[in-house]
Amino acid sequence: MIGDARTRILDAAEELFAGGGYEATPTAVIARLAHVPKGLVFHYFPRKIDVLVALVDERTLVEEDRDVDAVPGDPARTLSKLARRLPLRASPAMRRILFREADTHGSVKDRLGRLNGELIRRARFALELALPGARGDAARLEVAAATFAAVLLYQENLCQLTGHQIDPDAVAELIAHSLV
Amino acid sequence: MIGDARTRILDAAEELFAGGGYEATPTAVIARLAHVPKGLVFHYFPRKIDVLVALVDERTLVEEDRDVDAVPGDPARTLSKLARRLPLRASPAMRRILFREADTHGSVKDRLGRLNGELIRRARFALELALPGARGDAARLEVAAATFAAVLLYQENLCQLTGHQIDPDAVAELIAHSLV
Amino acid sequence: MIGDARTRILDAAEELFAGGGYEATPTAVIARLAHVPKGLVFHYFPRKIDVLVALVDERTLVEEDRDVDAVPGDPARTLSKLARRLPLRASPAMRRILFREADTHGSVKDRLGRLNGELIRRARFALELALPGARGDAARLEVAAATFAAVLLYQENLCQLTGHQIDPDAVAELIAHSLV
Amino acid sequence: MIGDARTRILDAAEELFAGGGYEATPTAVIARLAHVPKGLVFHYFPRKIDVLVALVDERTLVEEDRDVDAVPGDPARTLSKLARRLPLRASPAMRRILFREADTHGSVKDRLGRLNGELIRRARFALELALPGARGDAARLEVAAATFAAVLLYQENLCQLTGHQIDPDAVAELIAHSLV
DNA sequence: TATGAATGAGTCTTCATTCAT
DNA sequence: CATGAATGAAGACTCATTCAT
Repeated sequence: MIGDARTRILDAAEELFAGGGYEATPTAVIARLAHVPKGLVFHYFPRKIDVLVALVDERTLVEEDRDVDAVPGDPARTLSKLARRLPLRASPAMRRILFREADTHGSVKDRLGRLNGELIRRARFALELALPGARGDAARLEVAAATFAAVLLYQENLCQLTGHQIDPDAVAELIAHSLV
Repeated sequence: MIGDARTRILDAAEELFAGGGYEATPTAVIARLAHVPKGLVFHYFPRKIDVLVALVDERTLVEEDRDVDAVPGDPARTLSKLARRLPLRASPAMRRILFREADTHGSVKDRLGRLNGELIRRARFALELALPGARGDAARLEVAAATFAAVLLYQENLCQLTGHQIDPDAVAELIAHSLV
Repeated sequence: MIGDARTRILDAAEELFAGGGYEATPTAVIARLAHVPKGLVFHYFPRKIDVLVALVDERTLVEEDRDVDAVPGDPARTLSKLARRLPLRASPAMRRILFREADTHGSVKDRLGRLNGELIRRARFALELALPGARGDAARLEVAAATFAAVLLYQENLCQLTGHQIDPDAVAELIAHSLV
Repeated sequence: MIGDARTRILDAAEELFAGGGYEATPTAVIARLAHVPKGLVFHYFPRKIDVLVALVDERTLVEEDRDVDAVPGDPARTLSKLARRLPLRASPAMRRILFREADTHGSVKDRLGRLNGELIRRARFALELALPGARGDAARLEVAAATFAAVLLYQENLCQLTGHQIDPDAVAELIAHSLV
């Protein structure tokens, strides 16, 4: 029993939502795993959905203000670094929840949308820095950024469903090659 | 009231599963929308999950045997054609269900995995045809194919969640450019 | 176990609502007394309040179309007859419910309002018949009718709360005396 | 925030009980409206019902000792004065509570019974004063008093439910007329 | 094949009340 | 006195599934 009751409830919910999904997880099971009485869950989270919302609010963070770490002249390595350092502060369980429950509540979908937007923004900015002389071809950079973001999200989500892996470094290489 | 009872049940379920999701759709509501008595649903589909399985079995088809339509010497147009003609025979509602309920039952996930595999296979094959002299770089082709497949699936699924569109033609162009 | 399940549920609810009140009666207790499983109550009455509404709809009737039975020249006996034959078809239990749960749902309040209106209408009409020569003093008749109706409702309701009885015959006499 | 905590709790309860009823008012809501922590409610009133009892005890007073203000020779005006000055010291909200919650607790019912008794007593006494030569007909006076009391209580309670108003002055006139 | 009443386990949620601080 | 976290029994309501007809 680590942490206070509220934290333990969120810990339990994170584990259970990631495992069986939000709908399939009764509040009673959350309470049991958290070692708190059932009523206490509703003391902190009046509705079951509030647990999910709190998880997303408090345990995922899309980093939107940080600078991008580009390697001038080397777009491939620049993208690779991006892939290795997603602007998403969240445990693997929370990442799972973020994708799995995007339909469950608007706040989850919002967070996912922001992650996607931030991914694209960073990829584009990183490419601009890496290719300072990429004169004018903004549209092409945009497509490259969106493609890379799509691949990264695919890795995070669909990949688990389809069973196919993609190596982001290889994709980075590919995209870089297309921009020279 | 179109079709026999079984068909109407599947029609109703397709609409409801796509709209509110499998878990959130009671069998009673399926029966009501299908204009059949509740008991009849269980006559045709002993378990609720059987409705979903039947939908996926009967109303989605991953075309795995067809030839690929490549444009020799023009990988961009080749991929574009692929994007325009996904090897998935399914209504928009069924596509939605396929992605949304991938966690619900193994058969859905399987179907999705096969779609992904087929997408990659086709993209790679199409690229091989389009670039007959692809200088041995099979790995690169593989990455290009996987990337394109990821973008297409992203279009089908995540795109709705994140609100960002990608133009497959532009991605085709980008990938083609990286292969020359 | 008399009657079908739906009837038994209403029988049980009538008894329990009259005894302990609507709020204090759990649906589970209704089911137990009716010898039906809990779920069946909700099969027939999706919400608990629907049980009350059905009771009022089906088991109370304010007779609004019947003729009034007046004794010409004898307003006292005319009112007495009215008191003996309230235009309300309802068991004693339903009468209790009607007054007790007037705040619980609009349909109960409506029914009560109609009873009151019908009582006044009848009393006035009966007095008009009993006193054919009551020249012009319509206002006085109206007050007499309303007063008598108030006493009758008081008998039905407040009387149980306050513990004081009023003899309607004596009130009839009093009112009659005031009209000559 | 007016008054001390206990007073604020009672203020809040008065408002809420009159509005939604005792059963439908959680103690937590009382506490919130009173701007006191939930525990404090139970510090002052160990059981929820004690709040209602305290309200009735402290905020309703049936004046049982006062003299009656009769107009000799004019029973109509005597009753009118009575109607204008009910022997009940209580806010409109408390009056509502008194009738609405008469079933909830014995002390409320008692208070209501005493109000009714006092009303009858006063009406009878006032009529005796107004009609000093009332020719022995004590029974008739009693009926007149009870009728008037019934109308007054009807005004206070049922009237809100049925939507019909009665003018007490007109009833006073009617009753007076029946006594001469 | 068709029907809808019947079943009961399970779910979310409420809330009076307690109690350590 | 004051506080709000803690408790758990109980309530309304859901729903997949069964089954007699």
